[in-house]
Amino acid sequence: MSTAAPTASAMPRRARTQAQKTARRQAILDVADAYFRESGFEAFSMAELAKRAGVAKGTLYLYFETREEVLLALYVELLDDWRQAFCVGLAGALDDEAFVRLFFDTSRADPAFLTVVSRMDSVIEHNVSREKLIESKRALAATLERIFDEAAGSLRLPPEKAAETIRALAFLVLGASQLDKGPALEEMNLPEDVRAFATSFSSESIFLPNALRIIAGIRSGN
Amino acid sequence: MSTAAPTASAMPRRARTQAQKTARRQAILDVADAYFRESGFEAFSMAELAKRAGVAKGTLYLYFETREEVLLALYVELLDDWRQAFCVGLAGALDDEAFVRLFFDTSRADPAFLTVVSRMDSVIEHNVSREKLIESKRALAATLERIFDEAAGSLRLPPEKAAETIRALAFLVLGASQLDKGPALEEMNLPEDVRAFATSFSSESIFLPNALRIIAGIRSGN
DNA sequence: TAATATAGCTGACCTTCGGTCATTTACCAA
DNA sequence: TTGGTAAATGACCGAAGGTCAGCTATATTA
Repeated sequence: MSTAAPTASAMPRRARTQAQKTARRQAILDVADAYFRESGFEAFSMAELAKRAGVAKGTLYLYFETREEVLLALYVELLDDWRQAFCVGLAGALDDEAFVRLFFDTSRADPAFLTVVSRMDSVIEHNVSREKLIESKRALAATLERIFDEAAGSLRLPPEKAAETIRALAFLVLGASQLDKGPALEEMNLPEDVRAFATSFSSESIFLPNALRIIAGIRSGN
Repeated sequence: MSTAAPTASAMPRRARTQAQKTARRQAILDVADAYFRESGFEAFSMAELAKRAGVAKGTLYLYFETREEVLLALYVELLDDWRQAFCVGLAGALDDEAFVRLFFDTSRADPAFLTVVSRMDSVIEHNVSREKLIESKRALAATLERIFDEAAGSLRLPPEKAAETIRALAFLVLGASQLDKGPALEEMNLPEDVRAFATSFSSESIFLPNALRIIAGIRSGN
């Protein structure tokens, strides 16, 4: 549908300066973001992305070495979006329960987020160059650092304890994204016993209490 | 290499009885297991599996509807292997720390285990029939039930508390399998800051203390 | 303004993948 | 010995990620 033309009419057909190249890469990434939300991970195809971005497939490969690199770049953006949403929610003092709830809800709010995060493993291990991997790791580390800071303030914990808390909650929420197939299985009309089994792994019923136990443990100095 | 012939010379070229079909399916699955450990998830190809199993590709599809179904079947087997190893380790009374350590070590002992589990999401959501999904879910539920029982005995917790504990540890260990890219990144010779970032998510340093915090919380009645 | 050089862009093409199905043939029963 | 049945086969298909020789938009120069 929308044939590019994001910012202004200032985009020439060929990106010759570094700034233009950066802008074009970002434009592709914006299209990729929207397309990903529609297609999901497995169905995300480079040919279709090219079509939607209004460029030839080969052009994509001038801006991204592989499909995985596109998804990795998407991941970096999504984590920063997560951070922003989380920090907004942190405004005002929260008790531990509200904190945990916010962490959970923020992760769930953007369906694309957990979809990408839960597949990082397959993405980064294969088919991303060392350089791009390092670059994205640094970006992720920086974003996390900001999250740690905000969390420390809200939780009134020393920085290292706050970082430990966030890392633990990240483990939990990722496990949740793997095992909790609730939403995806809803529509399959499963037998009662199978449904009960799936429900016993609903992330809400596991993430929240255990996240609280972890914070309690950290507060009490293990 | 080894061209089938698992049990005896009793395998005819065509599997006509139900027992023979089951045996052939299992033989393929055994080859798949070995091949998977060599190839990893992404590189696991049906054509290569057929070659190694000594059958035509079409034959695979008489025994498995899709590639994903093969991997799902593999998962069911791997979880039961995990259970066995875990239960062996549970012999004798363990304190909470040893229990957590055993859970962790057992998960790490078989590299194929976390590789498969951490991708179940992508596997089951797409491309497995409702029937096969139900079948495997039931098998997984049964295996987990046995794990719960054993854990309840070792932890001296009521069954429901033990189940809650295992589910929480499962979340943690899965999160770990996602975020802890330590081993995979070892060989990339990363810069120090990136390496430090990766190390901060090493599953050992996060899984163990937080698993203990969770158990402590459960013991104290939340 | 016209000619030239540079490099961004293109899409036909390659390989490989998961999956299908008309055909072949191993096996058993009559 | 001789069908009849169905397990096994592998050529084939569409779609995927990725490549690259050639095309052309643009900046530079005269």
